[in-house]
Amino acid sequence: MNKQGTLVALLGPTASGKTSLSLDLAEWLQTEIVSCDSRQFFQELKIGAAPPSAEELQKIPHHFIQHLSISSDYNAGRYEQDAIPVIEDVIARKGTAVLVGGSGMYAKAIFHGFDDLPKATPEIRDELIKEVNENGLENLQRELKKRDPETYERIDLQNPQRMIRALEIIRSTGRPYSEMRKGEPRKRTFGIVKLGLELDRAILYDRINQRVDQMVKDGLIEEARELFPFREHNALQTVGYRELFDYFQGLVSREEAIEKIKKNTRNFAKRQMTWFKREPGIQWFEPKDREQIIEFIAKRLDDEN
RNA sequence: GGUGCCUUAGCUCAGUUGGUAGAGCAAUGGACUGAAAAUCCAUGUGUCCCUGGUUCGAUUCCUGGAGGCACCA
Repeated sequence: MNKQGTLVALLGPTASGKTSLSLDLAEWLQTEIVSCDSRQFFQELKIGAAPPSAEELQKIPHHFIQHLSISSDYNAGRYEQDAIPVIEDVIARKGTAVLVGGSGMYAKAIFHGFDDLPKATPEIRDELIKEVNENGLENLQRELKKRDPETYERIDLQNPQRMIRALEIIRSTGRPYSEMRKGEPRKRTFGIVKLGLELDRAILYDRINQRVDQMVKDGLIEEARELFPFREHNALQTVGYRELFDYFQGLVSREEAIEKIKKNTRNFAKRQMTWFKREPGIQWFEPKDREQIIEFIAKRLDDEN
């Protein structure tokens, strides 16, 4: 293998107890935490994204927590480019690093890596969005079928974001997307141990509901109200904020908005699990089984040496 | 205590002129290589309150019972 060290990756749906466990793991391993949570990146989302507390951040060094503003455009590809060097640096200094988060595609970016694709210009994307809004997807489907039959067969033609993504690559390069998409896993300099947190669905949903109530008590509504002017930013296309923006606009009552946050968070947790179930090599644990988790990691670290 | 109405999916309810049933919401499964807490696709889960009767056949009609609501006492 000849790996330089090990990344201990902790995955799990929202409200499964990742943050608390990650702190224990980082303390035990005497190392640092790299976040893999696409919403905890944003410094303005202090309540709704449930980032670690100030005390927790002080106790263990964290990377990619609240380092971006909601006005910045970010994506999983940039995360891969940014996070891999940081992970390598932590591992070089500490021997291990802890990756923790619930963003399936961002985790995939670390585990598997993305192909290098040319950057598409924002103008092309805006143009495509406009076309979809005005004429629907049919024209884009026709264009994709003609210019890249392979991608046309592969992707979900009903999904506007997929269609726009494929065509922005094709239009900006003049070449088929499929030609550039090799799908070869990136070679990493470190080994990876993947841990998943799994809870009985009813218990997880109960925790989600309670946590939303707690967020409201902690001032989620006030936080969202301050961010309301920026609601068009991608970072605010986020459960817990969108529903409140509807409330501020008089579309739903306060109570309805809170119920919708709970429901959408439950649905989100389910989609997260769909990602993780597909990811190969995850060892699953219940959050309470800390001793077993630590035992498992210790054994795996032994095996790698 | 009396009278009337109600009881069907997890919830709110529709419906079957008698041939074992369907909407909304909730829920479930899935896709996903640069928007991903986004976006998209698929899926109906049921002692039709219980009991006896009529009937070839009852969730539907009739008897009795249970529970709920309203009004009257």
